[in-house]
Amino acid sequence: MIEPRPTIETVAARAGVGRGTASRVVNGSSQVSPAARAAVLKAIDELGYVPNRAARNLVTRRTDCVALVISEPGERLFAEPYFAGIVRGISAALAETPLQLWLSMVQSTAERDRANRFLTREHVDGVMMLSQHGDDPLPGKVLASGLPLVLCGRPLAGPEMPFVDADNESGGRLAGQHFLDLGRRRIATIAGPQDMAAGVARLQGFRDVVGGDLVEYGDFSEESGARAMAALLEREPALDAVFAASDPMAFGAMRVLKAAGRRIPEDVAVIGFDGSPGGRHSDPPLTSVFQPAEEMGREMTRLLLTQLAGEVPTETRVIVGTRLELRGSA
Amino acid sequence: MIEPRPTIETVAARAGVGRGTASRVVNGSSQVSPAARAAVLKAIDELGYVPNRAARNLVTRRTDCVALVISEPGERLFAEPYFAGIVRGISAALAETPLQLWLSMVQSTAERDRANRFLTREHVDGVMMLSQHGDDPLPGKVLASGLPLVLCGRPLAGPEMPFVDADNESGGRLAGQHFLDLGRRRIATIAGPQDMAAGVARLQGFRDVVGGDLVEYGDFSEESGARAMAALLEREPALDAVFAASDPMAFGAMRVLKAAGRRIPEDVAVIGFDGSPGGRHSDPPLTSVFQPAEEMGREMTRLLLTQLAGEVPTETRVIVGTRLELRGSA
DNA sequence: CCGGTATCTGGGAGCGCTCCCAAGAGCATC
DNA sequence: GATGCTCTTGGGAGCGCTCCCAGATACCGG
Repeated sequence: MIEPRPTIETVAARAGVGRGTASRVVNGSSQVSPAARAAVLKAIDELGYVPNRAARNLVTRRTDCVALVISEPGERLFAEPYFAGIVRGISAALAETPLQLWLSMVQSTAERDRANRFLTREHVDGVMMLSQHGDDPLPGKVLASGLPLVLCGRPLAGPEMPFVDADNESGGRLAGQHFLDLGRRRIATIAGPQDMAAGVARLQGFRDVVGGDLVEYGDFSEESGARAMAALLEREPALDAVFAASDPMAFGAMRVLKAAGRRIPEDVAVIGFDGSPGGRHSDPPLTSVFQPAEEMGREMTRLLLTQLAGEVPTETRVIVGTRLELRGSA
Repeated sequence: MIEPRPTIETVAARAGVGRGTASRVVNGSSQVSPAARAAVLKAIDELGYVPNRAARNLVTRRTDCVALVISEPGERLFAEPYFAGIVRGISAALAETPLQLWLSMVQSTAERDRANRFLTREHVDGVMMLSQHGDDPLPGKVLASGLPLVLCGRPLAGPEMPFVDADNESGGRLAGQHFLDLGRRRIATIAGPQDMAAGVARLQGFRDVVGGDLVEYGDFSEESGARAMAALLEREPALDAVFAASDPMAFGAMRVLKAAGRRIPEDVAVIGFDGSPGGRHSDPPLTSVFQPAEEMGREMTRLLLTQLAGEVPTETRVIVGTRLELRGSA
């Protein structure tokens, strides 16, 4: 512990070979005789040698680090299990590589500054980004710097960039179809913000099936869901189903519906979007369109790894399926 | 972008000073004349110079990285907003430092191997660890390696290590006292696992106030809460209050109570522990002991930074307060 | 036995930085 | 004007590694 860590030179000396040969063994080159390889491996083991990352990075000009940037002000996104799933997927996928995951939350201005400064080749080999807002300048900057980038969530506008997204449109269709199957007739929706691709696509899919114009807009938050629900009830007191483009909005809507004396699902069926575990304990349990966050994390990693391997990316977008998680509210 | 990044030598040349002086300016040494400093800063700005991290780390023998290790199998811990809050707190606190946050989830064996290999001075300057189980070998290993370490959650046994924890005992007391204030008489508790400090302390505090032996044990999961509740009802059908040592256990308990025809809170008052947002939408909304996760994250960071600064840690434990979040279930 | 080829090896060079030493410059003092 | 400070400066050394080249060795066929 106090004595200095062994260097590759120490290893080479102990194995009775040159520095070059030792390095070759460490890096798995095939140009080494079996005898030399065995000697070096033995020395490595005896000395507990671990390559110095800084020295290696200095010469290879790689960092073996990828960044996961959560560019979302406020606590909304991060608190959701959806996010946790993504991180879990990424972490699992990276476990098989030498890459480390550098986590950067960008909420305050200080953090934004930092991210701007650190998202360079000096610091990371690639970037994965959770940024739902179309006007976020960060993805564009990273792309312009030539750093490999994968987004979570389809960017609404701007230049083409690789992304992984849930099939929001078909998720919306699932919700709509379920209401129709249930025989509901006056079907409303609380759409997400239309400056986010997820908001647009969920509404689009839903309307493909249901049609109609009983739509109010929220910002994915519970409060906005409550407001939208109140407005919808005012417009159409006889509505018998409502699809909210996020679970929190669905919770807000249920609160308002119950306050207005509606029974769920008897009077009004409710479907949310996310499939969050919290929905299992709501009153009633919330039926919701589930998006496979963990799979999305894995796919993001896969896409990034392809780019890092320098392969021409044949695949720049991955859409993962959604499914309806039936609980009690619809 | 194609042209090579400027080095400190480029900067020095452009500023008309020596490499040493340029380095001194970059590192904020005071031993530089105002004229030289200005020239160097100008050159840095014009060239867009960013110090090469690997080269710097190589010579300073620091990495400017700290690890956050989530050593918890399964998805339980990570999915909770409690965790999200901790990460947010850490991230915010680190934003003011040059340190980067390396996130490591240790769930699978592969990930455990990796963590074992990477949690060394070669890779990180310090480690923060979320590991609730007393028998986890990882904290001990890190401590033994001499790497600065801060735990989240008091370690149950083993050598002394710095930690930040919620005041679980007083949280338990808060719950107990609230039941007494409510005039409840037959008060039960679903305690957490007694091989975790949090489980022990929450029970301890609760019993300090309430006494009695109407106790069943769970593992913090919903399913275990349901089982424990069923057992409690069998032992004491007339119970009128129950404190669960985690929100998921409280959810499980409420499910069983409702199935048994008890009204909450009229017949049986329920209090959970965590103050998770999901509790706002349960039926009824769950009264719960809230622990300030974000503050805990900040405190962990602060403790680690003191150690990194090489100061003798006058403070090796921080206990943050809890409070009762009154919703509808008690 | 020789030239040619393939395989393996050692070690110099150099990545970009900080540390540190010695030297120069500037100034006050005697 | 010499002496002794302090403040500032340039650049050599070296961190531990990989890359690469030139040399050594082994092996082949003619």
